[in-house]
Amino acid sequence: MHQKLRQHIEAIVPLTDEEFAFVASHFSHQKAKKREFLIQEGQKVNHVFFVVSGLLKLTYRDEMANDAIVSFAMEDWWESDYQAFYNKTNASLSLQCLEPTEVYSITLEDYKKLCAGLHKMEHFFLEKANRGHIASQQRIISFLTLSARERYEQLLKRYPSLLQRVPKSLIASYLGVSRETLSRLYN
Amino acid sequence: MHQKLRQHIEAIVPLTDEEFAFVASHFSHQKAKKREFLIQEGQKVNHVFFVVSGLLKLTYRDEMANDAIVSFAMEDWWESDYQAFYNKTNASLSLQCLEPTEVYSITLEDYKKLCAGLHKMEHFFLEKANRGHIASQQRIISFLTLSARERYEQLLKRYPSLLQRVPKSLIASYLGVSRETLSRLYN
DNA sequence: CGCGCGATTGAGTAATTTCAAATCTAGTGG
DNA sequence: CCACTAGATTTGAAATTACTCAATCGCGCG
Repeated sequence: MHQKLRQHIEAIVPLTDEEFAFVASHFSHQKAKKREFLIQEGQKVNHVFFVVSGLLKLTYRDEMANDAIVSFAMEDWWESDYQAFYNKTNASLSLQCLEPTEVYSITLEDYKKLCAGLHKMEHFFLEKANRGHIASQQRIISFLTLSARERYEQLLKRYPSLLQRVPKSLIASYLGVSRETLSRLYN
Repeated sequence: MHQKLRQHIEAIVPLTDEEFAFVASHFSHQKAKKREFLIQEGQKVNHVFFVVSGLLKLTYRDEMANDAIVSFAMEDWWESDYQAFYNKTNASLSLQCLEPTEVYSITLEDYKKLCAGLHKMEHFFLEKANRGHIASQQRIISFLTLSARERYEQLLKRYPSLLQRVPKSLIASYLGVSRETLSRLYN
């Protein structure tokens, strides 16, 4: 029961059975169909999600109604519109399933209770936040120093399975180029 | 003594005098001249820095020896090459003073001791890491959805003082365009 | 005054976008 | 099994945007 979640957490902070039971009691488990939204732009963001299996896209819709891919969330990733989640404001991002997806979710109140009741978990989330910050910074560096083609090759190397799993137009959006340009890159 | 640091921390977690004395005992205080490096690419990263006053640039040097501005660190900012800091690996980034700068610094060992000895501080750093992550994500979104000109205007609005304080070529680098292109934007 | 750095301008080149059309592919129903 | 359709991908061509390299400008400081 909850093996994936436990393994994932214990990769950073070891837990006793009782501690993990306490942790697990703060999460809900949920399955979502392809195309289903876990977060809708403009609505309240009640949860942070941990992806057990499947694939999500985190997107930002600009004035011209184009969806920019802020992030793909795959197995073992934590994702949300964190800004809206922590501040209890309306989402500026959307989180939607690209595949049938299984997640755990936690509310802000449970998140706070969990951290307060078990400091190890606060440490765990600190570690996750740091890694997320570092990853975002890497992505910024890729925009500053790499060509579209190089960013594409880097993405391929890092997540070879992505190409099989999502339409290329989404890859293009993630890389910050038009789908036509992406198509012309690998010639 | 240490007023800036204390106020900054207490904006998130209130502290007693004893608690703050404990916190302060883990930090060193340091002044650095313009052009001085706090982190050099290739070297070990021994500290995270809190900027009391002054201005730093965090840069990444690519194959063509261009320095890309990953971030400006101004008053009240925490900055480091976090990846290298946490993993005790060599820096891939440099952190250099653009102005005479006053900082507090903390080593990884003291950081761990501080968090272990005062959970409030772990909470504080979690909060900081989250905000950093969110800020980086916003910057990614600006690359995905805004033109160079729009990114420039957004930066101006957010940090009006920057233009006065740093050469425009650095602003260009931060925005991801050549200095010539930036120069042509405001015509 | 003149040096040096940063900023701007000009001209040619390269990369990317846009819009439109053509092609490919997977899934559906007959 | 085949035909058909919707969505995804590719291709073409013109227009835009950005880059590079070189030259010039502007200004503060010794």
